[in-house]
Amino acid sequence: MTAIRDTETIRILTVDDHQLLREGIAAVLESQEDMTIVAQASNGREAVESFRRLRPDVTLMDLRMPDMSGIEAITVIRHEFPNARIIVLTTYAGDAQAAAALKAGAAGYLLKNLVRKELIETIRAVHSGKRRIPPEIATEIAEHVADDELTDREIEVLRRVAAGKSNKLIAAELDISEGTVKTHMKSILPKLDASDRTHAVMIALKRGILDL
Amino acid sequence: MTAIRDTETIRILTVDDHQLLREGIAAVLESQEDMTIVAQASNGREAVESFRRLRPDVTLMDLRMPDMSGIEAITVIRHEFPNARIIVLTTYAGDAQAAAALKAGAAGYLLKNLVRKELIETIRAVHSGKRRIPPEIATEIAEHVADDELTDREIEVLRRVAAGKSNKLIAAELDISEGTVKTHMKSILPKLDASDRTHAVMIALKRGILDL
DNA sequence: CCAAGGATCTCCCAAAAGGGGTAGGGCACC
DNA sequence: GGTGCCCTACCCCTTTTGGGAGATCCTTGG
Repeated sequence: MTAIRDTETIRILTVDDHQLLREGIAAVLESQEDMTIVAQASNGREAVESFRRLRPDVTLMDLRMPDMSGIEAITVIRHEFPNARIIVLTTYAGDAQAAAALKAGAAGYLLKNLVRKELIETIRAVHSGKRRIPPEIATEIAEHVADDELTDREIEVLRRVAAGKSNKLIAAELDISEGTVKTHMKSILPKLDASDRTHAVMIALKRGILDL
Repeated sequence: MTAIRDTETIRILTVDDHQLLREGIAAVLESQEDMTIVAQASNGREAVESFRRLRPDVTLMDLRMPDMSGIEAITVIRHEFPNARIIVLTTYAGDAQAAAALKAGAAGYLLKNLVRKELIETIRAVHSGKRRIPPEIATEIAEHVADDELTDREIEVLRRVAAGKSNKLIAAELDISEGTVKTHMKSILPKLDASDRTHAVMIALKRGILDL
């Protein structure tokens, strides 16, 4: 039995700020003989530290976490270790979030309402170098790839709109003219296919462009 | 050992649409000798059925679920079994949600980012007839008890505002005059302490008065 | 060097939203 | 039989928003 080679065991890092969920993942994975959890982290910063130290074969990463978000953590890890295999495991937060995670280098994107089998199957697939995006998420992302994305400035404006600020106030905060804020709004509305600023904010929330 | 009385074992029902999280709860609770999970449900409807059949001592209930929400399930269960001890276990969804759950009869309100100890301690406390509301949630709720609540009609209007509809369109949909919609808005904004309709929608989302 | 995209600014105009006040009708609770 | 609350409706007026068009400046990338 001691002859089983290490390379046959998938070494896993789990990252989520919900201890209960990590326990659930652990319970599921530890029933698999070829999987072992080598560390757990509860935010992005800890995830990066653990990854550097342990170089897990597969990382399960939530996106919304205090301290450092999953997207940031994925970006840092993949920058240092381009071969890192990372699976996002989160509640759905919109196509923009999912697309950002994949752009940052995630190899899979799972929703937390999955069943054991999907989790295990995806870990094996990603470990062997494949990518795994569930069709419903792929579809959502595909629906918006052709869209014109909001620029950083436009998001900055929209974030303030969501805070209930008038164009005039936003202009003062950003130190630009009110006319320019209006120009940005005139660019934002058609990009999001929104009928007015309130609608634009709602769409941005649903798509994960803004956070609540 | 067979002399230990049944009444010393706390019989628990867990309700959550995330299988992984239920596994986590199970892993934590089954390490406790005096706790046993008698059933699991993945939505409100199943929760009500399971409760009727098994009469668990304590129920752990999520709020957002398909089919029937946790609030509805709590309402139904407590109507049939006024002594049912139910603990809400959810990600924070605003003071309005929490207040609604407590009004429906929940005895505790826990957040999913809790640690094992809190969960176990709360189950024991609630089982023995106590109520347990974490101070940060109690504070949030308390901050708004003095507020004038939105009426059903106002929420109906606000929901449509959130959908990006103009006062005129909302008036047509509700079959009232545009002036009346404006009257409702003039009532909504100060109640939510919002500067405009966009702000009102954001506040309603954060407080759990509206869903995304 | 030129093109493209982004950010900035201006002007004009119509539509929508917000703030003030007033008021009638219906319904439930004392 | 009031009192209070809600929904409804209207008035007037100001501010804000959204739509159309044009134009400059700067940076980035062939």
